[in-house]
Amino acid sequence: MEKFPENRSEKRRFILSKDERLCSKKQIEKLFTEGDTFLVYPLKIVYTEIESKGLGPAKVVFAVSTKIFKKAVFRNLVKRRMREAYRLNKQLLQAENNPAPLGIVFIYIGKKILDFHSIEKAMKRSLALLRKNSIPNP
RNA sequence: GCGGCAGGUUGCUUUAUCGCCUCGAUGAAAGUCGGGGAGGAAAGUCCGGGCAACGCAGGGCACCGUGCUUCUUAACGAGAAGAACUUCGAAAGGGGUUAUGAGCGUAACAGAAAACAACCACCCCGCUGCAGUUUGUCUGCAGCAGGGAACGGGUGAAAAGGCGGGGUAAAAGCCCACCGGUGGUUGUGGUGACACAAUCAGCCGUACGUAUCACGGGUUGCAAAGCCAAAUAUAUCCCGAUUAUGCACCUGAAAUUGCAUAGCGAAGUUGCCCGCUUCGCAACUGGAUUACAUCCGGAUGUCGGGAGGGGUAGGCUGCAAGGACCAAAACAGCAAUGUUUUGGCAAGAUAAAUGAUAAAGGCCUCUUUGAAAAAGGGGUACAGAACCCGGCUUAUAAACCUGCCAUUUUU
RNA sequence: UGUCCCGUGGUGUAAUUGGCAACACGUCUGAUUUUGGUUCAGAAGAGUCCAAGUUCGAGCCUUGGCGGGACAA
Repeated sequence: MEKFPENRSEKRRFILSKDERLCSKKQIEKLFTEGDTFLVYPLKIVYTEIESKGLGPAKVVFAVSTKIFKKAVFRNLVKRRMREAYRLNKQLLQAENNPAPLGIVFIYIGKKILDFHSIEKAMKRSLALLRKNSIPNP
């Protein structure tokens, strides 16, 4: 039942404030035109390096298409689950000698609403892949 | 008890761990502490307002919307209480329609005909032919011409008031009785739509559209609108100023003023416009030349404002707590609602917060069992603020309250 | 968020003020051809996005849903 026994002392570890989210329309457009993509079902990830003075290792966007979920309630639910999954696992992305921050877009592609645990599993896998890809890339 | 009808209300709770947005206090900062954080529909965007920008003397036409009555309301196409007709239901009740009717248009197919009229059949008068014989101004049949009437004619969604009698050559509201419907007048009741009664009239169709009448509507919407920052290129058009050249006038030291010019046509370039390129013509000007012609060369702008085009996609105000606000009680009213008193008011994001995970409980339902208890399974909806209000419409697991109708049992 | 438009065979379009849902391409079958294409002949394939209403009768008129699209500092 004790999910985070060793991290309890470091409180800042699970914070995800507005500074770590990508809000500029310009930067998002740049990300979609220049970024690399890969797929970890049910997520599609688009990422690239960005210029930022932020604190965290990356700036993130969570996206769910209107074409997949018509109702706003279900879109919000999926986005909240994705955000929680990133918030609890973003330390996986924190490499030692990797100062250049990333801009990442997580796009939900699945046709059904999955529960939190399967989304978290996909998130962990995609974060590991992101770390592997970003280190050799200059 | 069971089934139904109408109206209204609520629409899961608690704990643990990790978080998100915002306001206040404190602090140099990191942070810490405290307060607050979705709905009855936040939805659809179908109506009506507030608010903002632009426009606007006033009026009319056009266009759009609404259309029984009275009332409510800031306003409405909304609501309340009613009226007439119609329809569904056994009932309680539910749904629909209703401004005007003078004129004009349409009513497929079928049918004689879709409302003017004509046709078939019917009846009358006249003429011609044939037949009959009680030999007559006769009867019957056929044809031609003229008239009568709209009673009959398999249809159709709809057929010219219904039924009976009189009447006639044959018929017909042509006339009469009863009934239905329309319109006028009078009386009674009602604020009114209208209802009831009496009397008179003429014999009377339907649906939709057009038309007419009354009332309302300026247009666009918070991505409105204003400010700051950042960024870009003024193609083209219009207006004003200025400049260059020439001429005229004035001055003769310099300045000033007025007029003209700063184009036109053809072809090509993506169908068109602009622009661009090429060619031709006209005109200004410098030089060569005695002069015309000719030859060589140059210029056909600049600035400001508007339209338009281009760039930016960041922040602040609008915008977050007092207004057509909500709740309760009293009074007025059948009711919608109004008045007074008392109490209460803090969601404010902007790639868009209001949560995620785990557990426990509540409620409903199914199975096991004779029943209860217990155990196990399933369900716990619709749905997420985006400038703000009033309605309407649509979606909604389950529960509760009030009134009424029908039925069964008991007293 | 606001404003506006559209929905007809597989695809693209018609349907005159309400009256038998039409055309082209495509598909299928047959003929021609050694075979395929071309060409010719024939056939199938919709009930007009859904549900109510008005009407004797709705693709068309009215209302409410559903789906798709466009525009805007």
